[in-house]
Amino acid sequence: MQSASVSESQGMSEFIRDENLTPRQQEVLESALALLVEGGEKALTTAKIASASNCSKESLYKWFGDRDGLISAMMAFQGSKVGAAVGQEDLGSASAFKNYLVRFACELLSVLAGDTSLALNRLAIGQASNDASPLGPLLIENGRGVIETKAVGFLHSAEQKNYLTFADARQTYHVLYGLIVRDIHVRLLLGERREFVMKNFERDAQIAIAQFYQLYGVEE
Amino acid sequence: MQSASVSESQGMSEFIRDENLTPRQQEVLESALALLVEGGEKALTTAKIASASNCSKESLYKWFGDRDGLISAMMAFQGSKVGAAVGQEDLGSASAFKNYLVRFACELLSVLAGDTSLALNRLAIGQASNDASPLGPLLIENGRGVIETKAVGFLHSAEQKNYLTFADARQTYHVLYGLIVRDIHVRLLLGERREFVMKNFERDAQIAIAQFYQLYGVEE
DNA sequence: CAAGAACCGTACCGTACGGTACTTTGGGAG
DNA sequence: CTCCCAAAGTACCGTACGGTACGGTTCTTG
Repeated sequence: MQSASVSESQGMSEFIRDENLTPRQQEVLESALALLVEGGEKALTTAKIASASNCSKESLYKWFGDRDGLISAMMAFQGSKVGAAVGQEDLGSASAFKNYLVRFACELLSVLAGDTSLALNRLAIGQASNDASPLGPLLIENGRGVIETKAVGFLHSAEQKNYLTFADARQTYHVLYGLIVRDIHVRLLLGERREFVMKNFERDAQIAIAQFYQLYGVEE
Repeated sequence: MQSASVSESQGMSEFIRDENLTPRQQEVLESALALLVEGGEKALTTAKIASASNCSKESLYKWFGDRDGLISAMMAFQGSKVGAAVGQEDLGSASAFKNYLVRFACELLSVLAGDTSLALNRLAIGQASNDASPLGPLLIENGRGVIETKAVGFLHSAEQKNYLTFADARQTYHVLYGLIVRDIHVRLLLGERREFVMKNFERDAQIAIAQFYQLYGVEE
């Protein structure tokens, strides 16, 4: 479903439909991601990618069309791994669900603070001024979208089980997101040290969920 | 104070101390900013800057050292204008203060969503992988820092006047920031359309402040 | 084994950019 | 008027990158 909406929504290049990636191509994308994490966009040259993955530039262009196509493929490839990262929700009881929310918060922070996530976000943001670039929407769809869809789902379920009370699940999720993430994401993107921004982030997650319940929890 | 801490903290290049900018140099920085807003980092070449501001490349290098020095000067220059942007607080009464908070929220969103702010943040984030780049810290100091300092100040005052109740003003400000900004900033940075992300942002600001009072307001 | 495809490694090409040098212009001081 | 200096404009240099072409090597297929 999600891959279909991606490939149809933005008229993605003719290369790399869905998951038709040979293992060799996945290797290349993996080492390209490592290269990006290591040295940023400046280090992501076709020559370096080819050299790092022991592959010829000609193959790169044959498989991915051009540099932008390769970057798009990197994003889609990384995005395909995100889905499984967020654990299964637990709606068994009110307290179990609250515990799950804390775990969700930690998981969300871990994902956002991950090296690969930060590198890809930096890349997409750096290109966002060019409004012909599909990277921003692609990242929103593959990263944010997957998590948001899932979260809206379990918020809705929790509301029906009377663990929470609110009108609009999507809007409520945005508040939850704000309470958890605050300005942490942007500061990490700007290069602030992880230890400095996120000291004791499990405690912060607990506080955020407590405040979330103060806003949307059912009385007593 | 803030300019002193900037020039001393990061060993900024020997050029452009404080505000020793001739009107001509300010013109150049202004048109460079316009160029950046228009076409992103890719459009910010020394040749284009020189051409757009009718100045020679040689003068650029004489005044700013190199391209990075010029970009740093752009950030400092823009940052020097931010201080006046946030209006004067009103602690006259509890309701007046609450109204001021709503105005503050709108102001904050307007600043973050401004073209120049977005362009500079994109530029700094794009370079943040290079951990020798001073742009991230510079932006944090000049933009975020100024607003945060001011906000922490008036939150502290409000707590002493018993309009609000909390333990740590800085921590409380971060919650306020999260409630107001949520993921709006990052989505704008990624290139999402302003009208799509921020439809009816005055109403959103009011909701955010209401929720903030639900968390930190004094009873009755 | 033979034929062909896929692919690696390298060399190559055009372009665009950062940075420098040089010539010309204009305005201010003596 | 003359000298001087700052700055504009232009030409130039080296480099690095995106993209292409080609010879050699491995792997598959009949």
